[in-house]
Amino acid sequence: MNELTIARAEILKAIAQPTRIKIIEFLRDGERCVCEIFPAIAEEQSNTSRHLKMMQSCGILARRKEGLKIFYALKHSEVLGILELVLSILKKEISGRNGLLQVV
Amino acid sequence: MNELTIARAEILKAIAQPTRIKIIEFLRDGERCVCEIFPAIAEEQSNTSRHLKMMQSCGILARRKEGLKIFYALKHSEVLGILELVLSILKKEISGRNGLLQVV
DNA sequence: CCACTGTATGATTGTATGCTCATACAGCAA
DNA sequence: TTGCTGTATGAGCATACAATCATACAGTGG
Repeated sequence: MNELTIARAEILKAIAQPTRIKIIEFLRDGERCVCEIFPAIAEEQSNTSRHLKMMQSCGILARRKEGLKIFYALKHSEVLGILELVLSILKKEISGRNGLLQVV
Repeated sequence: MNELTIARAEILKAIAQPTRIKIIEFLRDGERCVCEIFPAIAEEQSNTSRHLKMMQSCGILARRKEGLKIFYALKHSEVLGILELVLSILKKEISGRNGLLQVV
């Protein structure tokens, strides 16, 4: 199996999960502390921590320490671009299905 | 949990898998028959069939029947755009790590 | 030192995923 | 009809994932 293909799947998998998408959306406006992130997305601290670690080790999040607090931020704006493209697929799909519904 | 967030994760999950990425790449130039796809990506017929079905029910592949043969095609060019963005993340990550290596 | 806050991690559980093998099914041809 | 080709699917298995709870760890302040 092609290494590059596996690496691409890894990056995409790191985005393809609801909790992680919520994190990414919350980080859209810039760096945030863990203690801000998990209440904002309404997930447990431990669960949030694991997702953050996962995305950081995949290279899509940056991590910065400041005393007790840990700040995470998006490293690549492409991640937001990917979510945009997904949204536009969804929009087309939904309108396509509406079309079908009208026919039926 | 937000419905839209789950839907976005679903679409991304449908792409975030090596075998499915190979299929998508193979369909880049247009519609192909199953009997062309599975030898091209070097996977079993049954496995390929499942992945094709999965992507079709997610709405990212179109399916057309012609006699015995079934043809699949990409429905949204955004899918290729997503793969492009992932590639550019990977390129930046790899060069970043090379940079680190040079420092160390 | 101790207590406290913020973050990470071990253990566990239930569920989902990807693959393989065998088999079923659909459509054509003899 | 029978046989053949192309595709889909059921069963089983091994592995991966996400979530939770409890606990550990790091850093600060008293």
